[in-house]
Amino acid sequence: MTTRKNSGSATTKRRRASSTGPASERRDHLVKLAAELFARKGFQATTVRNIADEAGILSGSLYHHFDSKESIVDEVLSTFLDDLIARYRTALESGSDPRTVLSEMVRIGFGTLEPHRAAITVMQNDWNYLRQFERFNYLVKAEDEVEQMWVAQIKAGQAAGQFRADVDAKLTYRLIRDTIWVAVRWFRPGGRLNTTGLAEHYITVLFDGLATGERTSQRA
Amino acid sequence: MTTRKNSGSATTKRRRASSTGPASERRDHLVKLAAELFARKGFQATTVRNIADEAGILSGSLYHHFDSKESIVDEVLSTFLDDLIARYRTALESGSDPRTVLSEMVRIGFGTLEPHRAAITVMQNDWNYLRQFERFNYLVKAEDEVEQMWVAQIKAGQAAGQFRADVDAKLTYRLIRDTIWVAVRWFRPGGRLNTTGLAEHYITVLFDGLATGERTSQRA
Amino acid sequence: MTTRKNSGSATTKRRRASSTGPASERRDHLVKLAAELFARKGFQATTVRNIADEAGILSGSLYHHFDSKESIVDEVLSTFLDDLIARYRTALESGSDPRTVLSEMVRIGFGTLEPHRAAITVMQNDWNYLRQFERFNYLVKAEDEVEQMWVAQIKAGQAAGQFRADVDAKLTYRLIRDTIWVAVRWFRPGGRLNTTGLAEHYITVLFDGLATGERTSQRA
Amino acid sequence: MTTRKNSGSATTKRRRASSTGPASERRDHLVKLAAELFARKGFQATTVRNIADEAGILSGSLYHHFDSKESIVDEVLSTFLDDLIARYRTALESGSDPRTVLSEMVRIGFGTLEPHRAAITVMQNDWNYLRQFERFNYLVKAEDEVEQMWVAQIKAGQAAGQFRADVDAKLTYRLIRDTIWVAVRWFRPGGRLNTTGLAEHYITVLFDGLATGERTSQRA
DNA sequence: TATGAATGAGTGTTCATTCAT
DNA sequence: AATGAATGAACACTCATTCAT
Repeated sequence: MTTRKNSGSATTKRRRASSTGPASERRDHLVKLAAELFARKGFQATTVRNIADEAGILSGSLYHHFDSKESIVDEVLSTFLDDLIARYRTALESGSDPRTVLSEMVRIGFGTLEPHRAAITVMQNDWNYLRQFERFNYLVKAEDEVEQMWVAQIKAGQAAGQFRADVDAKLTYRLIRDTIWVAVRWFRPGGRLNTTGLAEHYITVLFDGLATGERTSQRA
Repeated sequence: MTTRKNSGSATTKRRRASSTGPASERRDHLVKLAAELFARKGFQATTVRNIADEAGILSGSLYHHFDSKESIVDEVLSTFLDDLIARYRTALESGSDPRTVLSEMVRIGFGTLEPHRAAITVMQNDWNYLRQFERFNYLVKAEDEVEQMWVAQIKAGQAAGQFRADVDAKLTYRLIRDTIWVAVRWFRPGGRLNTTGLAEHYITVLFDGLATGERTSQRA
Repeated sequence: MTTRKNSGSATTKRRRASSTGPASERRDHLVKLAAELFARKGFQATTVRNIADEAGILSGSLYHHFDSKESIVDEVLSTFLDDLIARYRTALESGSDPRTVLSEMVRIGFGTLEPHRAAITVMQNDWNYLRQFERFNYLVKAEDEVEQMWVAQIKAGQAAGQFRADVDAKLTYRLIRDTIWVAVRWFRPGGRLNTTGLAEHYITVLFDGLATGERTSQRA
Repeated sequence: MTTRKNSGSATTKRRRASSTGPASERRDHLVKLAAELFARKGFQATTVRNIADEAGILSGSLYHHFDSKESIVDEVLSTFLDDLIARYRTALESGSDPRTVLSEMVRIGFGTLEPHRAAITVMQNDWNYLRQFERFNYLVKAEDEVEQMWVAQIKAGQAAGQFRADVDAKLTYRLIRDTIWVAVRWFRPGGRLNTTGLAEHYITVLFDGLATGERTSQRA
């Protein structure tokens, strides 16, 4: 499944169809510039003039490539989601045990932090605003699809005795998901830890807990 | 410490000074209405007319109570932060062992999800935009103060042998913090779990991990 | 029937409801200025800045009184139609014979040329454009209502032997209607004929024909 | 006389001179497409992109055939006027009596409704806008020339005792002219009456009047 | 002939804010 | 405290037109 349809790899086709013109280098460049601005200032606070200025053209000229400001951010977000879901799917298809798959999914999540930093930032900050537009309904669908993937692995791990059975699978997924994505707010490449280190750190705490020694906590 | 100064309980004084009129019931009511709108639609997407409509007055009339749209959101956010920090401080002053204090801080965090839902939502969604204004610099200071509190407890726990020593205290704080606040996006009162249940669930996973049986993960 | 509802004299109420504010002198003045510009330059070629300039305010200030450019022209047109239909109804209710009533209706039509010159001009020139917007559907309904009035009189006159029976009532109505309204294009007050003279001239030709002496034409 | 000069048949020459390329089939096809769009949506509301889309090319490519949007509508209108005036001239040169000639002119007018529907529609709806451009001054001249033809015939008919003397020739011309052209708004081929029937119907009412029996109307 | 990218001026509209009443 | 009118700057978007390829 892609982020927009429930079959095939039609996303690219659809993207081309939904916008003014076919994918081009110029177009991709503009999307990249826009994504950076959206991430830095927020979608609403970024004006089409900001984007055009950055590209060295007039604001009206942007409409030769896109038919609206929304179609630009659409391209930013769907490109990210298409990539993410494709990676998740690969991990799922490895046939490994649930704990291994889940670890890999955590690594994939943190691994997108750098290449898709702008898109993830936009999704964190502007999703609440963007979701009110019909055209972004596909984002909800993509989100649901991802949730299915995670929850299935957690439940499989519980069934296999790898994960404790007294936690809620869906709730646990949400806590994991949010923890990963929201890191985009403070993670900066070049710091003490790279995203790989981040992922391993999180996997440690997630699976084995912060506490030392014997298990002492009991669920209510 | 308050959210805005590093001594005393000057927040209220500051609020009165920075705004048009003294705190009043009418004023508090307006802040509440505005907070709901900011949370639902986002700060930028909420117009002063929206707020005025909700209150049954004309938009210009709002300026008898507040001197700008920003001063309204300021009041929303600082009220929340003042309350939060006061609660944290109480937990710290209990003199309990680090693990107990940390548990309590997690409970406090999840505990604000309901009474301060709107404010937390605004902080999650609009912080990236609001931080560009000088007047919100105090939010960064408050954030730093909170970080100090958490990191100190984590390190104390590591020193006392309660927490594993191979995790980064600051990084761990961030992961915990994000996990708590971002829950505001999907947590709805009246669901399967209340915030107390949510907190206990998280404390379980946080301290003891998701995995069953022997510790198997090793930090790189 | 009014131009917008099929009962009562609710037009005024509806007009107030459909626009930003209640009718006011300021508002009426602005409508009048706009009507003149629409008539002179056409609806599309008249910018809201043109209207605002004429009123000595900024273009954005117009939106304190109206919620769109279309709502301004809406008010122009509906005011005219309400007045026209009210007058027609009075003529119909006189209970006179068809020929007398029809004469009166012709006089009413030409009689609106001066007081409603701008509105009629807009209707002639911009109707083709405006009708594509849903909000102007009521104009079609008003048009239909008027057609009913005319056609009924023509048919009554034919039944009574006052009008020749070998002409099509609906077609005849249209020819009459067009002849009257289109005169707005060239009629200028202060010329050789006033609208009363125009009406009498037309009534003469309409009823008795252009030819002298015996009837010679035969319908095919 | 042509529509643009007062001697010779220079219209074609002028068209070629004023435009980018010589008359060609491709060009004529584009003019026809444009005329339909102008008629349906209005000149201003029709974009050059609309026209290009209809032709399956890009908007910029239109400028290989025409040097402006106005030159396209110019060609639409002048083609119509050239044809109309040529037909009128033929009728005038028949040497028949005024009433016969006038009847023929009415038939010619209605007869253009079908073949020149688009051009007539544009002239009715957009003339008010187009006349503000210098380049369309020739339309006024053509209009004057046509008026001369009609008024001369009406006056001749009055002098010959065929038409009643108590009507104003110029005014009568205008009423006739408008009645014919404005019919383009509602006339649809394939309806109850074709344009021939329409013409005969109008001639009947025009010459003999709507009333039965004795003349009763008196001019004021 | 046509494309594809861009221009530049303009369009209707929005909105936080001001201020006399 | 509130109204009603207005400001002024900005906004997303449109469109006829140009031009190198």
